[in-house]
Amino acid sequence: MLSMNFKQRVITDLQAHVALSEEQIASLIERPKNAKLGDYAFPVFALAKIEHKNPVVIARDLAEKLSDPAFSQIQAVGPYVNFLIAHDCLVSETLHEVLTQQTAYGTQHIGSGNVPIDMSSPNIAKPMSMGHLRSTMIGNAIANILTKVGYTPIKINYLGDWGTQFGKLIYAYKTWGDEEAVKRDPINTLVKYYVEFHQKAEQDPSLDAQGRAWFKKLESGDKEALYLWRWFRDASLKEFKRIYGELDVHFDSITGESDFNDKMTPIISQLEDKHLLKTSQGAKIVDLGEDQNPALIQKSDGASLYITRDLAAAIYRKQKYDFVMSLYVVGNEQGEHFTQLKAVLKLMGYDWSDQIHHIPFGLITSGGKKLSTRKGNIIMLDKVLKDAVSLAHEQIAVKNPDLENADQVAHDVGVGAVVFHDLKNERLDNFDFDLKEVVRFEGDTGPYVQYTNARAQSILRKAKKPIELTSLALTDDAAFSVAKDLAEFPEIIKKSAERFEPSVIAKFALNLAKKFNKYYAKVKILSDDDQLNARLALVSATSLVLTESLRLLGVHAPQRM
RNA sequence: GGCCCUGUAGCUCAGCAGGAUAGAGCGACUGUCUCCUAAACAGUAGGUCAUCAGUUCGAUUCUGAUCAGGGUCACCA
Repeated sequence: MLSMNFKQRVITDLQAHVALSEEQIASLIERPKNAKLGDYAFPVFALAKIEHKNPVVIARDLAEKLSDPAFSQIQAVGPYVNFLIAHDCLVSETLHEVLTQQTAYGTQHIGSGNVPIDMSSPNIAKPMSMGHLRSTMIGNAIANILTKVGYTPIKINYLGDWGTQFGKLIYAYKTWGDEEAVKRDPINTLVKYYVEFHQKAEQDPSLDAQGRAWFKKLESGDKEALYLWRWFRDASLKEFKRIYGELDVHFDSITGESDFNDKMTPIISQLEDKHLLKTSQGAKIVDLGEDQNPALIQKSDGASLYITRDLAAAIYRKQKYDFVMSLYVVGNEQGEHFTQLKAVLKLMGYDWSDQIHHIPFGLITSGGKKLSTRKGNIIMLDKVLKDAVSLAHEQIAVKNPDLENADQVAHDVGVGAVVFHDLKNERLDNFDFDLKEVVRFEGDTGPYVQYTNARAQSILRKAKKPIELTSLALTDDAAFSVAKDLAEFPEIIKKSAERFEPSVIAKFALNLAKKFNKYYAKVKILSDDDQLNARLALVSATSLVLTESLRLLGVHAPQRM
């Protein structure tokens, strides 16, 4: 019985002849860039150092000693020993594995325990932007990936529903707002007031004081302030839920900063008991040492701040979930907030502060400029999604006019394009928003992967026969390169889980799709010969892994498109 | 100025727990639908991997400086 893991076989083969530990060998083995050279390579430079011999000679001698039926060739090329996997062997084993495990393929155990993920967290009375999409979809993907490797993620939407901004908004509404307009289109109207407030505040700085005063009232339970705040909050939430529906993202917990309002006093007295608070310019701070800015805990007027509420929330989460990790999918520009949060928690004596991880992501700009709600410079997620879906509709009308449930498919493809675009690059990369780029359907895009899967599904429909799990061997290069990618899937999941990096999976899916499309173009799959079953197995396994990859990213995989 | 991110093809980005000729996509140019969905495939063109040092047998990958871009630095979140 051949092992599924060819790399492990290389290690075992080498161990018998080489004076290095298993770990050392494992870390030296690499994948040659040029697939013709081999599937695994062992560079012998490390041995050359120990044995003081010419690496080329060492490689040659070593290659002669090795033999293993799983490899069609073990050959020395310069200072490398190259292992070429027997094509039929890898293809049949991989297909067998994937088709046996089905969607469980790639599932593994890396860890376990609760992992709250702070994600999305839009601010009420403001429209969701492309930045919220990042937080939402990266968090959602990380949750899916962590589940696949054994953890229990808890998706928390921690609404920005508290803070001076609501004082400003209440003031703006009371001063020049119109009830009917707010009722008609709550978010857009409210955000308009908010933008106007900041415009006017530039002329008349006394407005800021008014805003702060109203927030102070809100925090001390003023009836009118609370009434307006609740109204704004409920209206916003309704709109957010609609968008989460479009994205098919669901939360385990929706809380807001306001829920921690009553925990502010305990936090501050706790800090006081531990003698961590200092008064500086009338405000209360925690001194974090010379090389760090102090954390501002309480404003001079006594009102709370972002970090105060986050401290309370962090402690609450530890108590409630007893987490093994606590993640915050929040923009990179808030990095300092999280270093402060962790530092304060540590000073408070909570050693679990090390379990808190900020998962930062890059900034989205527009025309090279930072987006700012205050300045009215925003890209509304809702509009981007609508544009994407209607473009998908146009594509369908051209490419596949007879498609059934075109509405559903247009939705899956349009939203899929936007989401995939957001996830395919490394989290930390900044990008300038370009609608044309975001809703592209060709090239390295989500729809390309979806299309590839739809093609595979189409073949399986036409084949009209069940796939047998015997005689799955294929030898041609195109099939082999598809199978090699399929075999890599578990490692890809592991890598993306360890790095909290969905883009690893997105890139994998693109590569697999590319290889499959090559195969598709080169090989007539549905010809009736003795390898038909094996080819269909390859198609089925590919579709399975593509669908699973997209699922992990939070993207739907339509059967036809 | 301090701290954090980033600098690879015209554009958007891969690669990088050091290794064999640096890869995609877009854009440009050329081909391929009587053949399983051409949202695809094949090909051409395009690079002193920001610069300079250091560590090493070997650096796009590690370290340090420099330059450039972005973020952030007390009453916003």
